[in-house]
Amino acid sequence: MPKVVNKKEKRIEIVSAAMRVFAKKGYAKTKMAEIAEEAEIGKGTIYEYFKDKNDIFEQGFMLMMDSWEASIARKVYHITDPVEKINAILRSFTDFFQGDNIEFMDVVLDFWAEAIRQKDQKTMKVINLNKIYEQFRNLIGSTLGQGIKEGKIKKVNTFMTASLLIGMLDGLMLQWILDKDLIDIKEAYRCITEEILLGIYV
Amino acid sequence: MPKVVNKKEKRIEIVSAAMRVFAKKGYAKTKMAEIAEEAEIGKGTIYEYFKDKNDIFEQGFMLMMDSWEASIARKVYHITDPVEKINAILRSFTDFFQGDNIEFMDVVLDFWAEAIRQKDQKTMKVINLNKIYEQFRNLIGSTLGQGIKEGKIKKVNTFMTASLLIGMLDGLMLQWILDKDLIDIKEAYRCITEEILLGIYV
Amino acid sequence: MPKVVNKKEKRIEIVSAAMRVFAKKGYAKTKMAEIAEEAEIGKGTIYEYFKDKNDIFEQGFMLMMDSWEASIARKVYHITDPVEKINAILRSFTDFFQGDNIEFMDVVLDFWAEAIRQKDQKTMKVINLNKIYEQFRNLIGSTLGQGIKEGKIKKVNTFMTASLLIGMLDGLMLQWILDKDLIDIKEAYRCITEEILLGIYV
Amino acid sequence: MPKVVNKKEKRIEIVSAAMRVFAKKGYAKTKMAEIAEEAEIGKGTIYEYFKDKNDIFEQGFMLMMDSWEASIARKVYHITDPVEKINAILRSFTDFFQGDNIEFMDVVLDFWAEAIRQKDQKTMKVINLNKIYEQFRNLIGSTLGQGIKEGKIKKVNTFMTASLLIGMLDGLMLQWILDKDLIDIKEAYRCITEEILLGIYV
DNA sequence: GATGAATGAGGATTCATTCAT
DNA sequence: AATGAATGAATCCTCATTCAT
Repeated sequence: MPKVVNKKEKRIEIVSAAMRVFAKKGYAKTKMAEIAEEAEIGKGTIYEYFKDKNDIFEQGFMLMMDSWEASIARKVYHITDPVEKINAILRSFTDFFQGDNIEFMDVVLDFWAEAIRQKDQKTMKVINLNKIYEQFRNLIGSTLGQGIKEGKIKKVNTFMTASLLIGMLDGLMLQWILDKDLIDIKEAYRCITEEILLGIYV
Repeated sequence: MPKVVNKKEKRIEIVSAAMRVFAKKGYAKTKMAEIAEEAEIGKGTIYEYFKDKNDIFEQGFMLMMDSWEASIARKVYHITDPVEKINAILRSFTDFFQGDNIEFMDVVLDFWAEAIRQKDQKTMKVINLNKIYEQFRNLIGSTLGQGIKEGKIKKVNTFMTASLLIGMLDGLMLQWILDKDLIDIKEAYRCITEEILLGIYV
Repeated sequence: MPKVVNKKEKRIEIVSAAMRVFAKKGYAKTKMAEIAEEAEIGKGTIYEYFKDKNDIFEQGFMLMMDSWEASIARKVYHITDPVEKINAILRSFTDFFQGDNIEFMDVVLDFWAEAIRQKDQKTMKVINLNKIYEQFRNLIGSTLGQGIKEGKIKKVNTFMTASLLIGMLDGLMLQWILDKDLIDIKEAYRCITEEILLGIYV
Repeated sequence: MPKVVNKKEKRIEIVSAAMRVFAKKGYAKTKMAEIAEEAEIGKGTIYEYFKDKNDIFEQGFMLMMDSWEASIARKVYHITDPVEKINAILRSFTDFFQGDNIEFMDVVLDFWAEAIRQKDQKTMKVINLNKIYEQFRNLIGSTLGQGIKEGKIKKVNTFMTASLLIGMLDGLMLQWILDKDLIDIKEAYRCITEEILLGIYV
């Protein structure tokens, strides 16, 4: 009987290796041979687990996003106070791109660039950034709405404020990727919650 | 007697054509032949004006950035009141990606993705995102600092606040690119200046 | 202005080169690089004239078949006597695979094998052997019918006899391809017309 | 105590499975994995019984040819009357490609195409079409010769007539493979023996 | 200056074959 | 004996770039 392998685990190993190379070289410039080398397997083996190069990319994206969303949901779903919940969400974001995912963050831009390009394509795309943003906007937006109802937050445009908060974190991440020493993520969190957000609190 | 051509003008025409294709297909998937077709010239002609494909990309980037920076500088250099100046800067940003540059914005992500990948490379790079961010951070940061000195702005971390403001605009742009109907840029400007920023005003 | 080439002529040159290699190696084992070398052009140049390897194959098939059919039609359409017409058709066949097409005949088997494989495929195929056989069967069959009407030929099954005559030539070709010295095509023609066919003459 | 396997039987099972796939896809486009699947065994198991892909092909060819020749020899060796013997040979041919071998006939072309390609190669080839044709030519040729001697057949060129008869059957088979409903093999046999061959009979 | 025909380096992908289990 | 996971040689095709006209 042939070697028994945990297909799912090996798939994840390959995706991880691929993401590391994508981060260094960018998706387009990454060669299958490099992914294979990084994963310490043969070129051909990749095709036992993935249809093609793009398949690795998409599965990597999904893996990261699922992990992200799950991580945030896990941390905030039980919080009832809106202000605290907003803070927890922001904290989850900032925590996320510091933790085990540091090496993945460099690839995010590639995902984004690719996702943006696919935004108008008819075919149901695995990478659907808009849907992801929608979820985050809804989470933050409804929390803001609740805060307004409870009189803890000013009557702001909840949709736009949610968009701006998400944008702020995305944009911050961008600068952080460029120079990880320049941007202090912890201080950023403090600055947002203790300075910027005061504007919307009653 | 050779045909008289305005080299500079034609160069810009080609860059513009290239940016249009980059926006649709992404840099890596754009073929020189497609740029030539879009510019209504022969493939070979491109090489009379540019060293290679990357050269077009870089010149496009610089063109866009120069235009952006100039546009912002032009609009704000004479403003003395810090709060007004901040508003004007923000206004310049939001104006910019609505104007004639709409078709270029889609390609910004490519620039970013590429720039981020080149961030650690030794070779002097034309595309130096960090330098660009630094300029904007300095402009906003020093304005904030002046506001603090004048007692119009709370004693916030000026560097981080500047970074966060820039990030907010970048991130907003990202969402706007994905769905231009969903994000109302004018409302975003209002929301930032009249709601969010109240948090930092005295 | 760039080099002016006769696209059509060059296409035929490449097809010819390809057929020569196909004849030697077989379609499947022929590498694009070998075709390029035989045609004394670069690999990439082939793709300026053909979509892919199969495209060369199909165009070669059509070219040969068109030339074949035209050559036969040209030689027999004006003949009114049925017996003479049958002879002329047979003669055209035997002449054909001796003339300039000698080098192509080795490829015919590949065409056939491929055509047979595609016989059940839904997609309208360029290579449609049945249609080709039908034309030859009709030509010979109707001539036989005319001969019967004129009392010059026995009341044979015209369709089957036509099929058998065509088959005889195909099968002869097969043996001739295997050993060109063993099979004397001229003698074969004589043997068919002066010995075998006497069976069907009144 | 290892599993007892009838090596020979399993070999034939695999060859049969392979032939079925060859018939559908052609030799070159048939994957070992497909043969394994058709034979309901593992890919690796094939290599317990065959050296490589080509080995299966050759063994399939030999199997078919041996069966063919044996079948013909068995049916005709005892017949003494030359005309009857010719008829019996023809009958054996037409019977053969209707019987259990229907599914194998589609692959014959591949054998032929491959055999033709190997015709000039120095290496002793298992697939030697010329030798096979020679046997059939000799069988039919000598029978014709005997018929001439016995005054039952005209003084035809026996070698060529044999070649033409074999060719007729080959060519007929080709058309039959393309459209099995169009060509009625029984009628073909009748047409050859009762109409065409009259030409050579005294 | 302008062009597009020609090129070939480069890279994704396939698949026969091996071999550890 | 049987297997299928792993492999990498082999090959098609792409496309940036060159250069003769």
